Amino acid sequence: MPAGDGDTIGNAEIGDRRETGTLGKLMLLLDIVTHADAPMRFTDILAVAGQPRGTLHRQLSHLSEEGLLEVDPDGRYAPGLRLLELASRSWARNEFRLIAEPHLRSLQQLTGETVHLGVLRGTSVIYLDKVEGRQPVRMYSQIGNASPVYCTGVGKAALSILPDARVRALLADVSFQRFTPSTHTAGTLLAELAEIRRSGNAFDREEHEVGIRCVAAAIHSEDLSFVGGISVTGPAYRLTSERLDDWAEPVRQTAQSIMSDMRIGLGPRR
Amino acid sequence: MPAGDGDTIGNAEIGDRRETGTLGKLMLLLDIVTHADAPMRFTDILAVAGQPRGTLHRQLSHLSEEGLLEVDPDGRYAPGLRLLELASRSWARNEFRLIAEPHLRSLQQLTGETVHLGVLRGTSVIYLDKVEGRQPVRMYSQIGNASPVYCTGVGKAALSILPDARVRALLADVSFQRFTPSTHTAGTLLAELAEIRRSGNAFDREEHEVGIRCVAAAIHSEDLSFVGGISVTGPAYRLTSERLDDWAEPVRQTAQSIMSDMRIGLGPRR
DNA sequence: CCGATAGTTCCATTATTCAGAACTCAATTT
DNA sequence: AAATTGAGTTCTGAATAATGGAACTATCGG
Repeated sequence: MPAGDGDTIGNAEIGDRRETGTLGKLMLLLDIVTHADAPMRFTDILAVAGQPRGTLHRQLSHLSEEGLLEVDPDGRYAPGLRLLELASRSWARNEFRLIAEPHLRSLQQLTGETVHLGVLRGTSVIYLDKVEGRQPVRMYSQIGNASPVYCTGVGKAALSILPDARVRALLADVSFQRFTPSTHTAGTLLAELAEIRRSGNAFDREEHEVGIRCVAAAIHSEDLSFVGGISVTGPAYRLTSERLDDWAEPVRQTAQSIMSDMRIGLGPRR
Repeated sequence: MPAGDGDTIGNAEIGDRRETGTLGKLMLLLDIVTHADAPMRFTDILAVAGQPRGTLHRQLSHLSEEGLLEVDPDGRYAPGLRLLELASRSWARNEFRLIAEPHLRSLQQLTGETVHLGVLRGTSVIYLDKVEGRQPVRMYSQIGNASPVYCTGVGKAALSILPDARVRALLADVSFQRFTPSTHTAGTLLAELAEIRRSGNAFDREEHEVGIRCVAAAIHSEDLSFVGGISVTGPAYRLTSERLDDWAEPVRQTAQSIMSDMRIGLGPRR
């Protein structure tokens, strides 16, 4: 039995054969290796990749030569540093992040809790930035992380601004996993989205992780090419219901400010 | 004139034609787009990529479809979120980082300054981790950043443990850029490496950035498949010469501890 | 020393990619 | 409004690189 949970790999990735030729096959390999929780040996990859040995060997060689994978002396494959390098540049220059950053900071100042910026991608939320309080910061701890839409404040806020048809289409591809007793199912989620639309705030009351709550609001471009949100997150004992309610307004306000900056920064074409 | 400084792109990347077929060409495009300081239009990329239009169009489509690039409504290409996602997973599971982390923390505690973990890749140092002090200072993602070998503590420490022939070969590919009055040139660097080898510590006295100093020590696996270092970095007014000397020993010690953990964690094959 | 497991190289076949041109669409110019 | 330019997209036979099967070479355990 190979290392890594080979079948948790690509909830959405696997199955839909993309039209990306050679690249698609290589990306699948990258996904396999980055999802594994330990470096994989050639044979381990062979077992899940569904490619002939010769082919796989060449593909892995190319990926390694480009630094996307790293081969240790025992011939085990791990994700390569080139990925970090590319991501670091892409993060540092991300327009949305740059625009949102000062606003996230002031929201952090106001609340004293951790503030997140996330964006909807496919059926996941990807965190683009994070501003923490005083504690020593674990940098990538959250940034770049893909989390489920249906049980995160940012995810639900993002869904709330999509037209109903698109929400349904999107949720069809999601397998609802029960993380805590309060985690949503397909049915309860749709009901809550209506509520979020009205109030302008999404809450996560220990739906993803026990003991963690948050209040969020959506951020989106007019044409919905960008759909995401921001949230204030913290431990349940500090984020009481009253607290969450108190912060609902400032979170909405901050989201508004970011959106208006986005229109200035990105709106006027060129 | 296209956006971005198209010729600063790949000091080391451009020129050496790698044997990675299709992948190599696609990676070149990724490099172009991630290095640009603003999203690039099709034509901008066309100008620097040296590919026929039809070809380039398909390549960019594939990259976008895979989420490695993102196309905004105006048809401009920016690095995609998929990169963050891949990097985040790869970072979270990186063996060296995981092993080093607790040691970096205690070194940070001891010194109160920022501690870095970096690794040598080609002619650059890539930062793998960073532990900061209490300041609400930006966690400004140093992580994943590629910095020159010849003017960073970690870089010089790393070079110091390589055999002289390899150092020379490596430096041949480096174009020494003068960042500050103290930045090394090819000649002075080799001399310093000898000194570093003896003492076990590398220093950066405002060679990369005015006002920033650091003391570093090398970390490497026995077979040199991993070559990097750690450093304590801070503002010159706090990191006086005496301070740097005081911390030289603990930095060496920490490097030692990490190396011995690496042997336990990675040494016994399988 | 043998058999087995793991990884690598080879090469005819086949599928992708290539390069150039033709085409569409929108914004400018005349 | 018609013509022109610029930007991006689609199409096609020809060129190239990827494929898959098999043969080859370690390396390991007994």
